Amino acid sequence: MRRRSLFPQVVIDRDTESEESSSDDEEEEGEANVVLPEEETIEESKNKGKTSITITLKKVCKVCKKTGHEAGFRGATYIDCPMKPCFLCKMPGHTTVTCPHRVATEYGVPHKNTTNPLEFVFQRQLHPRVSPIKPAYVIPDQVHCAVIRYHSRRVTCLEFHPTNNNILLSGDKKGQLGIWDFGKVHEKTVYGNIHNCILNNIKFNPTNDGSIYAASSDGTISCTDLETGISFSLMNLNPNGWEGPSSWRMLYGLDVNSDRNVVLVADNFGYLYMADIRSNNIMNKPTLIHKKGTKVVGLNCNSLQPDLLLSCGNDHFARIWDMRRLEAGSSLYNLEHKRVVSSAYFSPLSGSKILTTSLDNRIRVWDSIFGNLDYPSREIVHSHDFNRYLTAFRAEWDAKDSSESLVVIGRYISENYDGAALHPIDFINISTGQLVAEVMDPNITTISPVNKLHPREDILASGSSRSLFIWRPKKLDIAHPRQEKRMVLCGEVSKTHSKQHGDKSDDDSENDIFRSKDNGLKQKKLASKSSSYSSRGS
DNA sequence: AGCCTATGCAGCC
DNA sequence: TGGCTGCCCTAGGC
Repeated sequence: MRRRSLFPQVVIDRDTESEESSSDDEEEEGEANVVLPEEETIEESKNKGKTSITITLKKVCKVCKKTGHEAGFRGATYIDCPMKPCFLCKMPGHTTVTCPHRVATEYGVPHKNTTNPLEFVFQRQLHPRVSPIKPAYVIPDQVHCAVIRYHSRRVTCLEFHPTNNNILLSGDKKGQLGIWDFGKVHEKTVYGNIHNCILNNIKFNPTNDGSIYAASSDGTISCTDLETGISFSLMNLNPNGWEGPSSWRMLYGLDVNSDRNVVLVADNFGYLYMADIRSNNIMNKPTLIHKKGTKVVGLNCNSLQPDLLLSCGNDHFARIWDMRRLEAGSSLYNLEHKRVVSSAYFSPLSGSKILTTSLDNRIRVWDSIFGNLDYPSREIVHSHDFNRYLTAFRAEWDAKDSSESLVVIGRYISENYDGAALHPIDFINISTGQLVAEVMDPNITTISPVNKLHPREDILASGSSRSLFIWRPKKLDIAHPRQEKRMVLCGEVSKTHSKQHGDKSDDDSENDIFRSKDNGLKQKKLASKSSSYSSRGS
């Protein structure tokens, strides 16, 4: 606070008499550690034996510490540091504002409301002569209901119930499991005693849709009965407890192979583990499937060819395996990426395509039929690289799309939407590279890295910070006009186990519910035009 | 209100 | 390899 208020003028009292300095002086010296570029003015005067120095600081770019420019928000538009490579495509020579991969927004193309799918095209097709075809995708573009601050930490994963269309499961950084019946908006449960740190992935038991498996950074796989919340550990990789970070195992990737009745998980040291669903026994020895010592963040079984397994991780590879011959180094293909691969999924219907998300800000499609797996058949530049404090973004297929071309992923960088800096959720046609729709709500000012499309209905579930949102197509919502009752505000959830039915806070108005500490801060950062906010989406 | 800082992060030097 | 640093991040605490 003090530094901000003094900026750009700092007055330093320096003790010239002795080497020893009082605690006050030390504090002031701390202030003087601010970078002092060329143009500071120093003025000294004797005052009670101390030398007083007045320094005028020239503003410095917070990114490169150089003068002459400043990175940061101008209103709701972020201006990059020109000394760095493009924040979006990572190439030198330009910034995000002039990046050819950026969706044109405030620079010419008018923004309409989100009623119709927006028509902005990423200029990034590998085959630019192929004219983009816009299928009649149905985009869930309007918030239908939400649970605000449902989780006590950020949401890490989402999973729809395989048979009950209204049930959404969610996991968070603290290890808690949420069960939300968004059909009866107020029916929500949180189990807090299953895991004690990050719940990385959830999968339903294929033989019993009343129970789920979850992989956690506490090193266990849990099997939980959804009705009772009673769970047992299928696997515990840290039976001796904490013995330091070099030995603590965390489980990330998780999938279930229903043909083989196997649960597969992978850890932060590159190993794959398997457990038999029927006997609950751990099978075989762990197999090194990625570079030793690196995190395996994703596992995915091919739904059509049960012998195929896909993995991805921090060694910058996605790898394809034959389940019949699983041993270190025996992968069928190694899909190379420039940075960490946060997700890799087989296409849901044919299983012949692979969709990967890498921290190099590219979504890649690998086609085993119309291409080879040596190179991706398409690379789409998209902003999803992040720094910290966020769940990793994962591009996911729309299982309802028979053409296997529609994909959803949250966007990291914000866009200036009528003066508000919002982070949309993008729908991308991966066969053309076209941005089919960018979905946002002016009340959601935080990033939405976790997104899941409903396997059977035109519904999108998104997790943003601690909150969950259900999106439906606007035209369908006419039959179900948005009501205040659809928004549920959750306070803190108890640490152990809490069931919440029909909270009293439900009667809050919509605006009150959305208004949070975080929201207030963010809006202040926005441009003054926030009054046009409320006109959007109405 | 404004800081600070956590960061079972990742990257880089 | 280890230690430092970090561009649009978040929540919580002082």
